[in-house]
Amino acid sequence: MAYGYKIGSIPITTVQRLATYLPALREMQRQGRSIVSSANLADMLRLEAIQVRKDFGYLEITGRPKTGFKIVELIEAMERGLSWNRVSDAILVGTGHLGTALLNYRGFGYHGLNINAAFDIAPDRVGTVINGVEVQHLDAMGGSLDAAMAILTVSPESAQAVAEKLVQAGITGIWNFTGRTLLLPEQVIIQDQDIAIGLAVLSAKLTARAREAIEAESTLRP
Amino acid sequence: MAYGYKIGSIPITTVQRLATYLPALREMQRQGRSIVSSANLADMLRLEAIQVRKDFGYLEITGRPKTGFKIVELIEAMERGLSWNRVSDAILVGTGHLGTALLNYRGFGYHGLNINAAFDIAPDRVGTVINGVEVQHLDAMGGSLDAAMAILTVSPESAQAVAEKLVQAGITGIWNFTGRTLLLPEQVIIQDQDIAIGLAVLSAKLTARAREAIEAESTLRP
DNA sequence: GGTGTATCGAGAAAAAAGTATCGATACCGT
DNA sequence: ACGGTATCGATACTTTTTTCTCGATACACC
Ligand SMILES: NC(=O)c1ccc[n+]([C@@H]2O[C@H](COP(=O)([O-])OP(=O)(O)OC[C@H]3O[C@@H](n4cnc5c(N)ncnc54)[C@H](O)[C@@H]3O)[C@@H](O)[C@H]2O)c1
Ligand SMILES: NC(=O)c1ccc[n+]([C@@H]2O[C@H](COP(=O)([O-])OP(=O)(O)OC[C@H]3O[C@@H](n4cnc5c(N)ncnc54)[C@H](O)[C@@H]3O)[C@@H](O)[C@H]2O)c1
Repeated sequence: MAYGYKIGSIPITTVQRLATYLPALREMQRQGRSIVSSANLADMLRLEAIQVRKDFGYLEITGRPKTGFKIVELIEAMERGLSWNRVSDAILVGTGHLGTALLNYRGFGYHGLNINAAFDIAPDRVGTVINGVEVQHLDAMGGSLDAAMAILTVSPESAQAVAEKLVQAGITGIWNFTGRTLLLPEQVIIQDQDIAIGLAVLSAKLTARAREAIEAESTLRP
Repeated sequence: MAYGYKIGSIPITTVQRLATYLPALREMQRQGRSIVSSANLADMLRLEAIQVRKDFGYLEITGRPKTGFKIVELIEAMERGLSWNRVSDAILVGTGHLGTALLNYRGFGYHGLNINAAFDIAPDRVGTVINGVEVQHLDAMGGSLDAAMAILTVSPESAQAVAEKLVQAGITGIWNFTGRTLLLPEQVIIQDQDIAIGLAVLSAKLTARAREAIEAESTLRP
């Protein structure tokens, strides 16, 4: 296998879906609900009930027939199972358009992520303060960062070089937004966040759908 | 099956990888290379050669034993197979931090995407010009948009309502960055671009790795 | 030209992911 | 209290995806 399918004993596909259940559950909780069934959640997330239950099967929880799952228990079990119950610190490198957007993103608090430092090399960036975080020069990045994770939003051309520097500084996980594939020692965990993939799937689906429509029409009027 | 695994006859997982092959191939071309083997590409993208070849098998191309694939043919075949060879127009709704970043993103030209209109409701946004696109009020969005695709970057609370409005205006594909699940008529194609998923996978992998390290150490010194 | 070898590509096998079935359980209304 | 029913969850099954095997092919070098 090229790269592991599982995290611990949980399939990655399940982890991905769990990440989408969580905000939905929190929202329900906010609305005063305390119990949810797999079918409820499935409807809300455009999934099948079976899949939701199967996913929950990987967590240490049990639902109750006829009622469903206690939302509180679900949330706790997820946070426990995936270790999201503590805040992790991260640094961000590349404070351009995207980097700035991420630094301003309020949602991270919800995901237990705290960006505690930002770096760039452009003279007009270094020294500015974005959402309470001062942008430092990349050369000032010492060997003892207060984070294990780095968010990489530099220009694609610098991606590999900067990533290597991050590894030297002790970073063990890189969230890579640059679209470039990083080649690093395999103990470093790389998560590619390539929006081109999403775009490709969407436009491929759109053209496929358009093609179907045309074919359907031409068989209708021969 | 809840939602199709395939686009036309090509598996979605393959489409996703094809999207990552393309920039790598273009980069090679720029560097003057004209031929590449599946093993070459695999190394460059942290994949297995077999997988690359299997993916190529879905396109109408043939490689040559002992040499590999002609890069030009590969690129053409991908663009043909996935209909990326024409520019598609899109509108963007929600010109906040993320929307602004996307409007400024130069990479879309490469992916055949052109954002030809932007909408918001905030008085201080409407009327401004971002990267050559004037921000219009959402109420000005008529029924005859010059685009089939919409990029949705409004605040999560407005996501569902705005999405419904988009559908009424004739949008058939929504690239949804809000993290909220949109419930829309099923003929509308929705592509969720939820960065929380990527973050969840990364942090789960990091904690799993950390746990492994601790266990390894404790077995070392009993 | 012959031999060695890197690479492709078809088909089979293995692994993973998703889906269906069905008995068990707990709630609801009578 | 009792029958009806919604829901869970274990197991079995199906589909999809990934990986392996191996013969065929074309280039390179002698
Ligand atoms: N803007 C988007 O919406 C978007 C979307 C998808 C992907 N991306 C990717 O995200 C990355 C950033 O995009 P962007 O639009 O913010 O670009 P940008 O040009 O606005 O920002 C890049 C930033 O990186 C900094 N930088 C460049 N080289 C550096 C180095 N060696 N060390 C430190 N900092 C360095 C620059 O000074 C700049 O501030 C790019 O790789 C891009 O492909 C952006
Ligand atoms: N900033 C990020 O890095 C980031 C990351 C991941 C996801 N997101 C998601 O992307 C979306 C936008 O994030 P952001 O940081 O740009 O937020 P933001 O608050 O900066 O921007 C939201 C924009 O949407 C506009 N808007 C709100 N309601 C609207 C409506 N009904 N019609 C039209 N426009 C409306 C607002 O005026 C504002 O300009 C959010 O859903 C957020 O969860 C953002």
